[in-house]
Amino acid sequence: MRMSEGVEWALHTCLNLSWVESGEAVPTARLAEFYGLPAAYLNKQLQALARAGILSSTTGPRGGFRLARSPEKVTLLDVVTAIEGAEEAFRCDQILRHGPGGRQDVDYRQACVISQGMRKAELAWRTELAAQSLADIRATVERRQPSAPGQARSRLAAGAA
Amino acid sequence: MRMSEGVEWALHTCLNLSWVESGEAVPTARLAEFYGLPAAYLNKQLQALARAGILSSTTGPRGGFRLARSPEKVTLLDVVTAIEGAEEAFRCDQILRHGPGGRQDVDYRQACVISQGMRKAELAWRTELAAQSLADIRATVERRQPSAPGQARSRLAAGAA
DNA sequence: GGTTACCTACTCGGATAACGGATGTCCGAGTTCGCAAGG
DNA sequence: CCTTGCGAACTCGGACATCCGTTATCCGAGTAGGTAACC
Repeated sequence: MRMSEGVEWALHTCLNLSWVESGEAVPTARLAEFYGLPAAYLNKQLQALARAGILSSTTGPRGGFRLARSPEKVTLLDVVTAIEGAEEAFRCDQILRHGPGGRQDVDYRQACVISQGMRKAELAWRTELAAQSLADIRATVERRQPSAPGQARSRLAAGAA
Repeated sequence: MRMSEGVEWALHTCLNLSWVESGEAVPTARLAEFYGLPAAYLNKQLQALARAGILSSTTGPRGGFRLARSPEKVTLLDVVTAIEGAEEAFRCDQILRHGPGGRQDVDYRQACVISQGMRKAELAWRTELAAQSLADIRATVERRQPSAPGQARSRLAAGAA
């Protein structure tokens, strides 16, 4: 039950993009260089974020990625779901159907007590993720590390080294 | 972030074992037949449960697996951890170390705000899993499906078909 | 009849393949901007 | 000087390899119990 490393990349990249002047797009290459990440693979992750409506992309010169909506409207759950997919971590294959007294017309994902317990825990996880927005994260970082926004802007700006 | 299917098998198997006369061991083959699972692979999962101290195993004739402790003392988290491992789902590779101002002597798994947020959600998940014991599950099942214990006993008993 | 030694069948345990998804890389389609030529 | 057409460079997007972990399988080590021989 290991999460893709792309989740970490995506979260940090979204945070950095939230510090860039709105309306300015940042190409993958510059976002990747920020943390020394492989650009081509990061691009793949950002595509997923774009498909999910979290980022918007522009091709051609002066193109790249930017936040598609305000940081208040982007939660940790949104990003995790965009990268990892929407399906649940616990897979209920409904093995009860193959046990004694198992019925084909019952949805054991709903009826099975074990499945219910696992879903309950997973719901708690999702709820906690949905409660934290990118704006919340950004505010906390700015309080602890006031230099972060400036560093991000200067390193991601159009003319950066 | 997909969980191994072995978790479902392990949970249902532990539940079934909780219905067997204590002191009686059930071999993998009979446990597997209960749901039509591949015996050899189920055996692998049960080995993990035995290593975790949830089950105890006995070799030789009349051998097999049994619960190593009372169902009240076995939580969903115990089983999940035994199968999936103890490491967290969100991998913080500390990419901040490679960013501007990144320091090698800082543990960003603790310091990074994003990592904190993800850990907080994961803690909620673990807390919810730890709150549910095998005894809780069993009690709910027995209330909804009074025939379940008897079915399990008769199908797992030593002389079962 | 009781005891003891052996032998057989049974079970777990770990070592060993096969498959699928995550990881990593590459090139093509489309667009924007700059430039140069013409009016 | 202004307009307009062209070209070149840049960027995303998806198609194509590679690697690692899950899935699946098998055979060997060890044990308990039954059996038969012996006392």
